[in-house]
Amino acid sequence: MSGSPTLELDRFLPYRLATLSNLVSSAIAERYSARFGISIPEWRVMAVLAMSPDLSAAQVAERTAMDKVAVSRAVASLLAKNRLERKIAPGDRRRSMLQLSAEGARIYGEVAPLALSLEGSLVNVLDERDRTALDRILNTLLERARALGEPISHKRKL
Amino acid sequence: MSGSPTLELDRFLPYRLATLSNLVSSAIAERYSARFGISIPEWRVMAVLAMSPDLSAAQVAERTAMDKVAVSRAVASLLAKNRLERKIAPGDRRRSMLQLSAEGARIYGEVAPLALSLEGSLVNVLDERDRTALDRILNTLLERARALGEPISHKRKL
DNA sequence: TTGCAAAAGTTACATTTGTAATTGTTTCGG
DNA sequence: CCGAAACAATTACAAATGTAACTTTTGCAA
Repeated sequence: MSGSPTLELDRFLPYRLATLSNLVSSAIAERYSARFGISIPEWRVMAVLAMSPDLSAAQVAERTAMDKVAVSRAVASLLAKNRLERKIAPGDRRRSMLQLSAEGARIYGEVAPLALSLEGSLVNVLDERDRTALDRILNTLLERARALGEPISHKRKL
Repeated sequence: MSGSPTLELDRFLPYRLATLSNLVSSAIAERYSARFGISIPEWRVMAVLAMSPDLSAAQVAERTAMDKVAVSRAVASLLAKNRLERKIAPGDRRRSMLQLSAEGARIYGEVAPLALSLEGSLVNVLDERDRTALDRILNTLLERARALGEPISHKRKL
């Protein structure tokens, strides 16, 4: 015993998080991406616009934690499929105002319950106490992780 | 109220997992990747070989949950940097036997504590009860997520 | 006013990553 | 034995992602 504490990949949090995240995202993607031709970035954009219409691309980026290029690409793709509508913001011709088109809203209405249901079938294996614990722990870790990312301050986001 | 339960991205588990995982991986990568020129796949390969020398590439893939191509690339890169040694397996000239070189072991010895320390500074914001809860919850979710990925059975891994 | 820096978005390029086809080797039924 | 099927690993190609440079528009100081 002793020496440097062994680094077993199976017990290494970053690795376990990455694995879990990949599995979950893949499981979802298999269901809605394949069926509706929606990528994850596209899905995120649709989700925020469903809740808050008339955001600009930059605002979407903020709320989805995506970077502006990813948003731009997702928006372009969604526009091409007529799932989004874009107006120029009154008073500022650089800024756009995005909202789901009728078709986009329809698809969102179909996919959202699916996504939520799959999430449900995941967390339902946890009892109530674990669910609330997980919720709290994730928030704590997210906050902490953001703090750890900053100190080097080499790539500021806002 | 009611209708379809709203899908707020901030409360959507897959999204939160992806965000957390990205933040954590980036924070680590900033430290060891930049400093030692190690990518995440390379790091995973080194980690398993440090614990279990003389694995084949396929075995490494199994234990890291990476696919064989990613392993192949990581191995090639590590070989080029003289951080790995490869022999052909006795009795089967297809299979390789991989182990860290002296240099590879040295680097691993330097990076592993760093990685563990950063992991520590993450989970240390949790109290003991939350830490054990998280551990248990992650195992449960990982198991469940694997089960959810399978049923469609379109891409078997073993 | 003009003229320069910052902001919103897009485009272009480089890297990474995933999927499919390929090469070499082994196994095994006939 | 010998050829088909299975396997380990790599190579080749395509799709996704990240970083940097660029365009247009705006705000504002001199």
